[in-house]
Amino acid sequence: MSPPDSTGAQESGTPSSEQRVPLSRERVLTTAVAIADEHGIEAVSMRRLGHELGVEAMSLYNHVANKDALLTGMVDVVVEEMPPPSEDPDWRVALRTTMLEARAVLMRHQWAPRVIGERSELTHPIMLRFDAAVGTLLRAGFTADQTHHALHVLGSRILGFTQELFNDSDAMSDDPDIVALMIKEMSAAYPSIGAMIHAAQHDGASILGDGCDDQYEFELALDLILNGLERLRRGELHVPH
Amino acid sequence: MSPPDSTGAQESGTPSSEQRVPLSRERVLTTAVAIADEHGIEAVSMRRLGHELGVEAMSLYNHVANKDALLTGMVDVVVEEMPPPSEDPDWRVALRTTMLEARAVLMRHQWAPRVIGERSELTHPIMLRFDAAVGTLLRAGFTADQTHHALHVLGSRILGFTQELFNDSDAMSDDPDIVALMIKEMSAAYPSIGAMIHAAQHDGASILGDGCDDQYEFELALDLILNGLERLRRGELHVPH
DNA sequence: GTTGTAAGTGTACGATGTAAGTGTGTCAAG
DNA sequence: CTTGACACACTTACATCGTACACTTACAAC
Repeated sequence: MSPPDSTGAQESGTPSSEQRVPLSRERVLTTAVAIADEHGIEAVSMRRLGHELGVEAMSLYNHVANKDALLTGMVDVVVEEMPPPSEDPDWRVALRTTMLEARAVLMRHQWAPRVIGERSELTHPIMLRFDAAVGTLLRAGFTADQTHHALHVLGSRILGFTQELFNDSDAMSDDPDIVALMIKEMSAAYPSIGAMIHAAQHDGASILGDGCDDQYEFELALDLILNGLERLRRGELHVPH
Repeated sequence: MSPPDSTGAQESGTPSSEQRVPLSRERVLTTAVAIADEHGIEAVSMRRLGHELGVEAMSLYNHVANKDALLTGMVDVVVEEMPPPSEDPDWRVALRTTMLEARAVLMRHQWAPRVIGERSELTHPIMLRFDAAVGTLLRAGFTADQTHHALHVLGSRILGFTQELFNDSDAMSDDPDIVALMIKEMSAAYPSIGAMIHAAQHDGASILGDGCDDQYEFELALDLILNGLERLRRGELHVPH
């Protein structure tokens, strides 16, 4: 994969008189991904990326057209990290595992969903995954129209993520007193949400903070949607109005 | 709502010797929204916003903490444009109309979904809409747990939008020859997607470009999900594995 | 050798967000 | 009326960003 690299990396800063490891589009992209993974996407600037590679910022432009291309390239690196789409004969199982495996990859690159969402460039690696999903659906007996609808329903889940409105669980406290206070304040401002939390606590389930299992929620939502699609395929879907 | 304003607006540039209209947080936010509506969110810079208000950039900081606060303020302006949540006795109808009305507002502010998605700050106006949805679900007989799950399934739809991966229909051409060529190229690279498009054309339905009715897709996906939630409520939801 | 090309460097520019300090108008207390 | 305070607009200045452009260097082909 990587070039000869006789000396082993000489990454950040250390100029060393050894012959330098030549730059390459791949090396540029993967280090950019590494920076984003470790320090967040906003830490990825051309200067910093250059520095990390022991090179001036402008040198990067020999391998990447501009910052925008860098970002889409980074997304492609992530997408290509995902295992190839499942070919399970059961279409629901196939889609389910494909999306969960995609999600697992995105967990290692938390910046990726946001970057994908902001720009929605349909690069080749992304299109390949859509194509695989379409193939699975058609083979399962969905009509072309139904398949198209299914894509819209699944949306970004096909790439393994969803618009996460509640993220990072708002720095939930460990102290039960503080939690109780927060719930009290919450209930005052938002009575229904308060009622929900209160009832959930009675049932032993927690909804806030680490009590909210994102993985489980993702899977449940996915299954609910896949079941709905199955009914769509069978022509059983009835909608109000 | 607005201050005395004896003279009528004297917005962009024209200094005029008249007494100036005083700035206010509200005026700052609404003009920022106007700029974003007309020229895109990236056109909203502090300098430009100031210019549009006949004021220096730094003056804005008397009414807005920083650019970040400006953006969340803009989102709040948009969210508060949405009609109050429906109170229809049928929970599905209530949620459906609420979300469609929210969506209608977002259509006028196409930048808003992206801004909301990028930052996910749960401001008061946003929380109010979540609270209303929770209330609707609890009143409909959902358990606290189910309600919580429902929130995750609905996701950003509660605010009227979804992660749109295919946007702006990739500048679809009118020329049928060009369309045919594009389909051919598409089919070569992505056989399943090609098959889908081909089959859909036979059925008279178009999938590409303006043939793809985003409004219809949004509604269909919404109904599919609402139906799935109804089955969840009834305990009828069976998932594979 | 010469020469052409690909790749890294250096400098510079315009745009951005915003820190810090300087007026200046309005208004209440004396 | 004077005076002080305060809110608010202005001015200047800086760091950081992406990147245009001109240059040097390294090396392969002839």
